[in-house]
Amino acid sequence: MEPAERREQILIHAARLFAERGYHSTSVADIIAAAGIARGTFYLYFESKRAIFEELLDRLMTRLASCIRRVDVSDGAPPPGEQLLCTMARVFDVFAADRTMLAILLSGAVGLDKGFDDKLAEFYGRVALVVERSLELGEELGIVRPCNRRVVARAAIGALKEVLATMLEDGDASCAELARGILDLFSRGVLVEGASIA
Amino acid sequence: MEPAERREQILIHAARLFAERGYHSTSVADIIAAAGIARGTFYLYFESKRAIFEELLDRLMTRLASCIRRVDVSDGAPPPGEQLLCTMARVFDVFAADRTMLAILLSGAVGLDKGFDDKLAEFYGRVALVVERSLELGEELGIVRPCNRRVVARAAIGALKEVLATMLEDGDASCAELARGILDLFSRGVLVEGASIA
Amino acid sequence: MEPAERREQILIHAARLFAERGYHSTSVADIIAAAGIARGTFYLYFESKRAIFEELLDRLMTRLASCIRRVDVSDGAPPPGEQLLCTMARVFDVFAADRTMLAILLSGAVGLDKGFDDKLAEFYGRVALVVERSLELGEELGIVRPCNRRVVARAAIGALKEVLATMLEDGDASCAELARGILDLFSRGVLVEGASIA
Amino acid sequence: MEPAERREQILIHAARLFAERGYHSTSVADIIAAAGIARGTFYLYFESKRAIFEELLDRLMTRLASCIRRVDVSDGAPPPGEQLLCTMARVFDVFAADRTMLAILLSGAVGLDKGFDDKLAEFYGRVALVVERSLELGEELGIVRPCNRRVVARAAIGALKEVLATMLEDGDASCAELARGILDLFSRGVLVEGASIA
DNA sequence: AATGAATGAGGCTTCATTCAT
DNA sequence: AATGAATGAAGCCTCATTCAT
Repeated sequence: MEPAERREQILIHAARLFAERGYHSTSVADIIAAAGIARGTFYLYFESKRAIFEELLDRLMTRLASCIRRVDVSDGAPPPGEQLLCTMARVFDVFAADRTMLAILLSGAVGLDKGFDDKLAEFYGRVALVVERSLELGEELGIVRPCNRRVVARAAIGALKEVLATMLEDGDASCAELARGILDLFSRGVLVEGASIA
Repeated sequence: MEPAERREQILIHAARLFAERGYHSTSVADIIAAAGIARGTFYLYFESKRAIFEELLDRLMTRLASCIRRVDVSDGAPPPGEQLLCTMARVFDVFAADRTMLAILLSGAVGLDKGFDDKLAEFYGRVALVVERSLELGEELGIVRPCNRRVVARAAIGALKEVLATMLEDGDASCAELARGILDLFSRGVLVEGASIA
Repeated sequence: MEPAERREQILIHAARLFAERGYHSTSVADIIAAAGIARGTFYLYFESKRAIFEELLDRLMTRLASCIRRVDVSDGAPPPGEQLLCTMARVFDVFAADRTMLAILLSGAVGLDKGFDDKLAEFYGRVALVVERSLELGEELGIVRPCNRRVVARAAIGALKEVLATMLEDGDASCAELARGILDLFSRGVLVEGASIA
Repeated sequence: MEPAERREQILIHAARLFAERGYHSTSVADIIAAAGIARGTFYLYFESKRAIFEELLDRLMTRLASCIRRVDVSDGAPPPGEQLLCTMARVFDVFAADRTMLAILLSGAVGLDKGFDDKLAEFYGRVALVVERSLELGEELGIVRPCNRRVVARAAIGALKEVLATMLEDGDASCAELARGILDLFSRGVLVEGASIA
């Protein structure tokens, strides 16, 4: 088998196992058994168990990062809502295409190492900045009302993560539906216009 | 030292370590070193490393559960928004009082065991149901507009978790401020009245 | 409770536990739980777990030793067969009265320690000598035919031990019956008079 | 080193240690030190300390079982006494060839576990049945006189065990001599023909 | 490129014994 | 005479990693 191919094959099996059982409950023995290779072979392709996990995480973050773009408000661009829906759809698709990764990103990494957690934190931090910047833009354009942008950005990320983690499993809601629900929630809130709860 | 006192002392040190390093990276050796007790003493008070973690988790979930109440809409009750703010304040206080727990609940348990994950999932499921029921009530009262309540409930939980996890650390935002920001977001959304992003 | 009484109480419970589970599977915790005393109290009465076992073994060996007598062939003494039956009956009674001990003597001690095994070996060695001497006597009197007395003595002890260990449990054979069976076997063998198997 | 060879090497060292010190007093550390291997290597070949003991026991029982055959009384078969001597010689040889095993089978297993004791009890039970059946056959042929066959079978096993355990060590008696002594004892008993001890 | 036997640090847990009260 | 909390040595087992073939 070609080296690159073999490498990929190991990655795939490892990803599945990490997602199913978590990082700590997946042993190198499990991975090589699943991949059908010898113990030593694993170390020909990856420096360590940690390294393979790290690579999986990097790939995932890269793919996700490429989904997320600041809203384009130049003339001729699609309406912002549509852009946001598209971004969310892309994110959802990344996970839907490979549920395996979902569990990893949402949970698996934590507690591994300060290094891992920092990496993840930094990633989410960058995403949060993009969101904040978009909100700021919206505000400048008079579309978004003044708000605690940092809170809103984090809330949005958290909402997305939780909905993904808990609802993607159940087949009873389509990705589009979920995306629209979240966007609607963040746009208008849940209150009837004019109503007050205070 | 009194047994109950000693037990508590061990719990406190274990909680701190679990929170700092995660479950897997904390060894019983670490715990007993921190608590200043002998190896055997630990097992006098807890059946296993897993058992002490389980107890910490149980305690936390119990405390949190006691914070969360469905909105009371009977006559004379405080306005719903205020009630929600109070609930959120209580939740924030639980974590603020003991940051240690935060990390555990938000992340640490994952990947330990199917049992643990299920327990946590069930807890969040129960919280989600309370939120959904409150939304339903609001809808009946004409305050809340129709929406996908399951999505909104999960989004709310996710938003809270993420904000807690990332922003409680920074001293630059008070609990009240964060709670108000989230409530506002979920009430009215971020759009200027009348604006549209579609 | 009187010290002597308490000591006895601990011994009884320990004996039962050792017999039921063996030496290694019986912990000091088990003994004190059964005896209803505190940990420290145990060590007021016995130096160690090993010491209590040793005492039980000593008692048993003493009791057994008192059962076994060389055959008396002086005038007016009961016939030798009757004496042997009586000896066996006494031995059986010791065990029947306290099955608890049976398991200990037949098996439990082994593997504890070189010291224990030696003690047991020496005990059986003394019993063997008594038997050998009795056979020698019988030979001198023209009752017993020449034979390898050492082998016969050991065989007799082994036969008794095995029959005790395996058949005393089953209620379907009385002690008297077992004793008679063994004595008959060792007296006449199993062959029909005049038959040959060579 | 070849896996099968290494496995055997570990087994040999373990057998020696178990025989010398008993199961409980032999630690995995002892075994690996004796075998000159690393801790992990042991577990590459055996699931647990218990498992290696179990295998040793199984092997021994299998070898012994293959020694023991019911007496063949068809025409042309060797005389029964000769067959019995052969069986005993085979049994003695198994132990003589590997004294190590003797201690294990005669004693070591006891108190390990209910499972072990049961296994051993069942093995001896099967042997007893073979002996009983042979006695029955002898009776039908008019060679063996009526007797309590169950007692005789157990007595025979016990006699053999004890003689093996205590006399094989001393070099002063050959296997053949011991076997002949026991067979003679069980055939004719110890009494002079016509004598009575009642 | 691949293998798989070997390694050994490190983890969890048990339990006989001691000692302050 | 009694208690029971505390101790810590010792045991079993796992598993990521290495290396000779």
